[in-house]
Amino acid sequence: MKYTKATNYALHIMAYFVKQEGTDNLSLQPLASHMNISPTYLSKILTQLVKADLIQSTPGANGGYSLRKTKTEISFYDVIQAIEGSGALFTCEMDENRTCQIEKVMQDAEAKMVNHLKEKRLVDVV
Amino acid sequence: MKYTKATNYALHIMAYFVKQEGTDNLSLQPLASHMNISPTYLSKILTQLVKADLIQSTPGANGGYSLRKTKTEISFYDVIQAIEGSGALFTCEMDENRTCQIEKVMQDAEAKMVNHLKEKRLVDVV
DNA sequence: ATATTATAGACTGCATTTGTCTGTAATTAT
DNA sequence: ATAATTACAGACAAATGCAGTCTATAATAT
Ligand code: SF4
Ligand code: SF4
Repeated sequence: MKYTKATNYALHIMAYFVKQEGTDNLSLQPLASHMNISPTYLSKILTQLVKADLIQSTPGANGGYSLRKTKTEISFYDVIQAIEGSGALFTCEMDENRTCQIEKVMQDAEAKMVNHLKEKRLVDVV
Repeated sequence: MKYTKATNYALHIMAYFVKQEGTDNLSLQPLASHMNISPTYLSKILTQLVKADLIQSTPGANGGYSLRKTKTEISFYDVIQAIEGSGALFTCEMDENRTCQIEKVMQDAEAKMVNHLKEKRLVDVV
């Protein structure tokens, strides 16, 4: 079990947006060379961030991407969830037995990690 | 990012050992039918638990597996680490910049989850 | 209209996970 | 000693998910 590389990229991308807040739209090509990844792959990550409402996109000349929320609102968890989804890390079939203690311990543990990630904002690290 | 099925199996297997503590060796075939997985696959999981010193194995007639530690010593994390290994969930190359804040937030978050898993023991849920 | 931007989706290659199969080593029972 | 019983090791294959590319389409500005 590991976080995906896409999550790593997304955190760095969003940190960069936070750092550049207030400037013009950032378009794909410059972003890609700054991050050292291919434009098409970066595009897919950015689109996920758009769908999660963390950034907004505008097509056409002088278009690009920019922050949607104010920078102090964006937590680590917002970014991670946009890429990894929101399913629990540990799930078990056979949901008959809803008094399951194993699942509860695992999900309580995950919740502690998630709470920390919700508290920390990108603006704390730029 | 998800916990593997092997981890799920391992937790249930170890919980079963804790429940049966003090009885004779449990051998592969009965364990496999109790858990509803194939003996050969189960064998690989059990071998990992042996290598992590959570259970011990004895070959030959009347052999099998049994707990190595006393049941109150075994934490969730012991079992998970035996299967998933001990690497960090989030790592980043370019280790030049050792004042990295992103990595720190991620690893602090993981530590909170790990601490919870170290506190909770299997004996708490049987 | 044309150039510029993002978006969608098919597609490939790769790594990991899940699982099977076969043979070998160690121990006990006869 | 021999045979039966058990775990262990490693090769193998199938399935899944991740990483990345490519091409075509849609939307906007000039
Ligand atoms: S006890 Fe919980 S984790 Fe185990 S099989 Fe039942 S629901 Fe799943
Ligand atoms: S800032 Fe941290 S996470 Fe980002 S590239 Fe540097 S070391 Fe890696």
